[in-house]
Amino acid sequence: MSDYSPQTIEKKWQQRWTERRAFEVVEDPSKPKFYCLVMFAYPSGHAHVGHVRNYMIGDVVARMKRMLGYQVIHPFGWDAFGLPAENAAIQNEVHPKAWTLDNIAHMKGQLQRLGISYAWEREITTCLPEYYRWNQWIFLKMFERDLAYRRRSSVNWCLSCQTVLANEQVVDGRCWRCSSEVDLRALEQWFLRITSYADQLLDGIDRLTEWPDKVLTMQRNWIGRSEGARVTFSLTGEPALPIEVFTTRLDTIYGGTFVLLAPEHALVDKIAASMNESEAFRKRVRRFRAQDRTARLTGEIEKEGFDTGRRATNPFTGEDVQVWVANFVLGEYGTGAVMGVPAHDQRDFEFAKKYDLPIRIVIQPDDGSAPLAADTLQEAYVGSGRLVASGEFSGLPCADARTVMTQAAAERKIGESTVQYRLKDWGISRQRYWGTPIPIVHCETCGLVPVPYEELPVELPDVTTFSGRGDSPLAQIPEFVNTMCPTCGAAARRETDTMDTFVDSSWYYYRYCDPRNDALPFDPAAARYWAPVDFYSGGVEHAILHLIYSRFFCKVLRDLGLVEHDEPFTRLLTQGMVLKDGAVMSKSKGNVVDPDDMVATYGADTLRLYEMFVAPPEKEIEWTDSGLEGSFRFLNRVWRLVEPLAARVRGAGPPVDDLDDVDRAMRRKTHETIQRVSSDLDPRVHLNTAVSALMELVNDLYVFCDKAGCGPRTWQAETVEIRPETAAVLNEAIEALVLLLSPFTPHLAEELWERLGHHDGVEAADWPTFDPAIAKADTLVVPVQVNGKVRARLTVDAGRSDAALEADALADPQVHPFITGKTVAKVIVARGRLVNIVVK
RNA sequence: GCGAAAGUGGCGGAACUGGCAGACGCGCCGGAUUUAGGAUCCGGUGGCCGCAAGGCUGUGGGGGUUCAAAUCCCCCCUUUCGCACCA
Repeated sequence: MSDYSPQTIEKKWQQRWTERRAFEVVEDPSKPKFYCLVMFAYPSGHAHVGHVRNYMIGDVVARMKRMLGYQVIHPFGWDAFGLPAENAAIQNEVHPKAWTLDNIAHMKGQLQRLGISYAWEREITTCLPEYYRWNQWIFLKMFERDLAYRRRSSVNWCLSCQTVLANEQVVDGRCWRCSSEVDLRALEQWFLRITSYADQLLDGIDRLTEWPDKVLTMQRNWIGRSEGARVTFSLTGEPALPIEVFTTRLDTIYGGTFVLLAPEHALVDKIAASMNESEAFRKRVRRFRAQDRTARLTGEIEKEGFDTGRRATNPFTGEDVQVWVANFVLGEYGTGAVMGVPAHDQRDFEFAKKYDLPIRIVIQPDDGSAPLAADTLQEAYVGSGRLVASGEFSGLPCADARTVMTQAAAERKIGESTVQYRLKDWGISRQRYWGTPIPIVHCETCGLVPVPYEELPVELPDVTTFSGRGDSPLAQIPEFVNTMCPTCGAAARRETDTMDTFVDSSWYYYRYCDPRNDALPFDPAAARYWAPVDFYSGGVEHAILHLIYSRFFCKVLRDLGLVEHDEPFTRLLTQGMVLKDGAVMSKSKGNVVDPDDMVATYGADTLRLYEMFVAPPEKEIEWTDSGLEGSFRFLNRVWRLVEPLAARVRGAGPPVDDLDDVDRAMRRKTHETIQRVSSDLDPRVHLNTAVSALMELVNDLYVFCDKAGCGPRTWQAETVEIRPETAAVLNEAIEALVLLLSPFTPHLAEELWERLGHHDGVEAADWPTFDPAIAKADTLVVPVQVNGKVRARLTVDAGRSDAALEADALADPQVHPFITGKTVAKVIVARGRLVNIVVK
């Protein structure tokens, strides 16, 4: 008997898989397809055991689906543009491209040593012109449809990364990648009009039934749709300008006793300009504008305001109300101005109390509670009821009033119904080098001119020195910047910003379907076969970054006629992180575990099994060396059992029907295990319980072999003769074990499968099937309870009737003391599983 | 503050539509084998009482529904995550 030597067999099978092109696939309309995808990797240098957990989860799913007869596409690639490469270039004087490609080579080796079954021939790398060319192509299509546009606006600026960030990339006022502070800057920038898909993105959420609720909630919150109305107040005096406000409570407008402007509101400057002595006023405005942005956004600052001295007419009451500037009104939401209804909005109530502004009740609750009075009001009444003191609308219920009053506003041309979103257009300009050049030329006469499609890609020039500071590095390269206008031929300048790398990742899963296409991003026919992605696994940190951008791109590509579905990812699994010493693994914390070290010591199969077994995939896991050793022990146990037996039982043929009790019990366990593992893996992905079922099977096989005299613990087991009936049972059990184990530990499974006499590769084998009749136990142990407490156990035939069970239970000697002298009130027999005797 | 998820042995975790709580693994204890250690194999392992048979108790805390609750309902505590002046 040989020892289990993962180093030898893993190398052997990885080589065979490559030679056989075992995981490469083409479209095959005769078979059902399955698209299994894991989020592609940023090539940071080294993958750690936390990163690869996700790849191993995907691999279990892909390998199982393959064995179930699906045409499985399971690709991998590299999210290869981005700042770390550029920062590394600045620090180490390596070119970002060299740095990135070296990292990719290293990490690819790491993944290959883990035996992940990727279709490597479909590998994509986003920093290569053959990929980012299609970013440019899609961008131009969007530009044509006015989905990509340029505008000057206030944008998030990361002080450390020295570039603009999209709203989604700012977390609690800080940069999502480097956690440094983010400022607001007014810059001219490129945006993608994701807001024109806001409703589709929101409505689509209801159809994403196989996504975690948590992610859907986050997306709903992020889109932040609210229905309401815009109404126009008008400033009295000179200049007589309109003030548009957005409200979701038009029904309360008769209680609108003041108007609040955000410090950033354009009117604030105009009012200042119309003043004689404006300096004190401007100073107060500047103070508000300078207040910490995060604190303003999160409401952590004190609500303050000041009177502009101007008045505006409430279009419904005709009354003139005060106009104030308030620091809690957000310039970037709605119209940047709100009506103050202190009786029915808590913020306005506090503001009115502080500055002694009038409070007028216009809604009275209709739930029978006491009527509200302005002078005794302790807090705003935000509930529903009926309108009072609201002119012709008095008496209407709130909800009806909103409809009627919106109509009235529209007729009188003082307002209209609108839907407001929290979602903003996606700012994609980045003032950095290592990204996709935006394919636009600035011409003095023609304006913004798209680079013609036939001139794509606009390649990144080869920059050799990186300062890392200042404006876009591309702007420093005259050969790149200076060009001719494609329309008029005059001298013109190229756009020097590059695209956000989230553009690259918004559609890469389609490129895998047809990765070498040089006429289109991908052939629509290929996408029709493979897409949408059936199973997508990755970190929850992308809940409202990559996952919302991708949904947006999917809809755009659908409208461009490239795909036919509405949602890109049918099922989403958000995998838990791997912690060490209670913290997420990271280079800076110095707590990373390198998979290569684990592979060298225990083998890839042990690492894979451990990470799949220790917790459900969605949960985070705490790395423990002893747990890893447990998995190694189990695989050795499998080896010691199967390896010496393989040659002796192979080809034994199917077990006969007429088995003795011991053989039949073993066979039952085999079929039950197939059933359990199959249902644990699909559709649920309960990988940990699937593994535990396999451990039970192995435990039972040890006992079984011991009885048969051929087990690992038997002295001179090799010379003991195995009965043919038993050999057949063993062969069936061992083959099932190897097949069921193969998605988890493919190398070990391949080796044993070969030793069992199969030469086509375990990945090409059929997933084992079970016979429910065999899997079913023929005797059951039925607990008997008296008043809910277990007092005895009955061993009975599986088919025993409920009536017979009741009689057995009442006659049982162990039950007897608990029922004698008492009245049996009721006996419940729960579907042959349990008997409960109720006594008084 | 609002919302969601979770809370089960020393630890990671099982338990399908309410029906034997603690599968499986780690750790620990005991035994076999061994010169010894390691490895391996076998057995035990929620707590309390008991030599034992057995009994009592037990899924964050408290109440409730039910013949029966880790599971359903109400209140509270803790943790994690998300949202957070969005008018």
